[in-house]
Amino acid sequence: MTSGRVTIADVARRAGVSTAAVSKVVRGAYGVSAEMQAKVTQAIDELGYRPHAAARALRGRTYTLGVMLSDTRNPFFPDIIEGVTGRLGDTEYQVLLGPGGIEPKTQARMIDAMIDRSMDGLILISPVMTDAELAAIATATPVVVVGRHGGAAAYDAVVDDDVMGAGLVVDHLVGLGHTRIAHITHLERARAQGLPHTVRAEGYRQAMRAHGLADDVLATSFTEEGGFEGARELLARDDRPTAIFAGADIAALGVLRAADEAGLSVPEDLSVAGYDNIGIASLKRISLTSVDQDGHVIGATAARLLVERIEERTRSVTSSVSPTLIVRGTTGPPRL
Amino acid sequence: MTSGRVTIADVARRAGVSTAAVSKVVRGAYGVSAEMQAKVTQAIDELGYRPHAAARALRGRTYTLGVMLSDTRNPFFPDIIEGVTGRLGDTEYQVLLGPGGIEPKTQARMIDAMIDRSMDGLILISPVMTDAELAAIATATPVVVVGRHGGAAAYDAVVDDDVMGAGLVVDHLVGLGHTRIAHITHLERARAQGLPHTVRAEGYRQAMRAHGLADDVLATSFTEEGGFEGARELLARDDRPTAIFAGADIAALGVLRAADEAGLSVPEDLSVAGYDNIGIASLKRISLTSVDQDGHVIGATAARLLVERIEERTRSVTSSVSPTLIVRGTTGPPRL
DNA sequence: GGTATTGTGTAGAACGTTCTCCATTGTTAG
DNA sequence: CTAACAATGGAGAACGTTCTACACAATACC
Repeated sequence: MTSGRVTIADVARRAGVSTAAVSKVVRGAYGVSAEMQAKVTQAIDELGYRPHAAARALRGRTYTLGVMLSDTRNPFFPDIIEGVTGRLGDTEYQVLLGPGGIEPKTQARMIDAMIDRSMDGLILISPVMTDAELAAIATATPVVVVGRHGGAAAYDAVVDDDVMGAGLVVDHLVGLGHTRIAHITHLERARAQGLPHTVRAEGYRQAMRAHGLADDVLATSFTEEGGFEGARELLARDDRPTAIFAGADIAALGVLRAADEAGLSVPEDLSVAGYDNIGIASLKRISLTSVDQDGHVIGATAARLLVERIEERTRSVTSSVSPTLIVRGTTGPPRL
Repeated sequence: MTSGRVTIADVARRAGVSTAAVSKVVRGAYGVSAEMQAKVTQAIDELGYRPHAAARALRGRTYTLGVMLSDTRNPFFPDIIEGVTGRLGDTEYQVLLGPGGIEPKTQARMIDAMIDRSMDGLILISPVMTDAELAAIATATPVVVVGRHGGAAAYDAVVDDDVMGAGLVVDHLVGLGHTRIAHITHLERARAQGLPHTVRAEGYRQAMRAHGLADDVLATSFTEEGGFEGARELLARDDRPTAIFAGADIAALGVLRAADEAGLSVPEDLSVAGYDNIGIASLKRISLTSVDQDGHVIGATAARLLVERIEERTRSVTSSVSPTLIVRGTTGPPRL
């Protein structure tokens, strides 16, 4: 019950001091003697006092950071969360997640809700909205955006270096002797730019060019079905590719199914690589070569930037996290 | 900026009424004329007023519900969230998720944090703590517990009927002609009881007994490796089972790998079934027969119970959600 | 025509903090 | 010895709501 809650006044009474003094001790503010510190701390422990966040919010901080999730099914979202909470574990901050859904409207509603609850700062994961809207939010509260390339005027950003990730895959495949390497990407109906799949496709093109090879991009969708359809089309060609690089693991799984059905053995007849290194990629039965984003580092970095910005920093920062290639059983030299 | 925030006083000034009147309109309280309603609503729209949740919290509701997640990697947790938010989509309530981690200590800290932020009610997903602790929390704030069988004195509960789910699998396998059906469960070092895997194992035993068959339970762990090891042991026996029912899909994937390595074809030589119906179970390349919990319904039910309890109800309710069997390619008649 | 009753609006005290002064010490400098 | 100053503690006004109590008017009842 709220009525039974221990308040700062209870502590003050117990310790025989003013509420202002207790507040100072709680906040670690300047102007507290060692004796006062001891008295108050003891009273707090005895009563089991915990500051009431809502009351705090009316004047100062809430020590609450919000993470807006665009898609709870995103396979590496748990890693990001772990990175964030891990980084914040020994601080006073608490993390709350807001399921924003995939629609711009619901995401905006969630962000408003978080601001209304006076969170001290926001981490937005792959938010779908215009840069202008983002900037407007960022002027109202400290913001770190994760997973959007490009414009970071009023806010900080953490991105995976998708160009590099795509390059790692191409380099790996070329190193194995492949020359006909196709890429399956996601078809987006306009809207936001700087989205990961676009950047991955661009990275793929750049890397192919660097090796003097012709690129071959097919846009379907980042679903198992999308990977399947894309692969079926690619494998039906006369000079079918010897390797397919899917821009997402889930699509790569579809590619594997298409290979199965076409009677092609992996990796002898066809090498397959994905992106994201989702959990099941490591299952021995799948063993998919993939690019790992290290959500841990991404989350931890986002948390660090946000706290920095809340507490001091004013100019904005963009941090790029380098992915790593995890080579597994689905890639190998092409059969000659 | 907080300083730039539109407050109830701004609205009152604009509409030429008192703040109390505006408050009534906002809350939809009794005692407001149509004219007042219109004036205030217009002022709210013009100014873009949104109530400040923290200020509200000091007196009344925050219209915030907290969902404590024990494990963000839990495969059907996104479904539960969707169920919860879907149910609450057209109400005033907002849902925030609290990553509690798997340790009792971190979970307790998260729950405290949610209470400190004066959430109106809490949904706890598979909380790891004693019934006494749970009861203590439930007296402080309305609580709905998801995924724990048994004791529901001070709080409401939503559970999957795991006994029924296990029965569905056994019935299905027996119907196909299997008689030697083994079950792989999770080995827990004491602690909480009424956990899903225990109940599933019990449901399996009951069902086998009902069919007059001997049960055969092996406890490893609910991991890919656990499923693999368990299956290897089971398949090495003289009278090896013709079907293995793993208590979780992730373990079933390990069983499939063991079958591969033993050169057994599925389902001809070995039928495999899992539980949870995780996303990849439906991939054609896996096509795992599994029990689906319908996280949607579980989440929606939890949300409904919580709101009911916040707004009126006092006696506690336990709701059991019936699972369904999804038959796919990994189960079939045993080879004679 | 007086008394209930109902409907509508407002005043103002909470709610639990933070934080800006201000008061009181004790210490140091001259 | 006094003025200046640092260190410490406290008073009390915010912060933006809700909600109880009350005022007033209009209507209904006898």
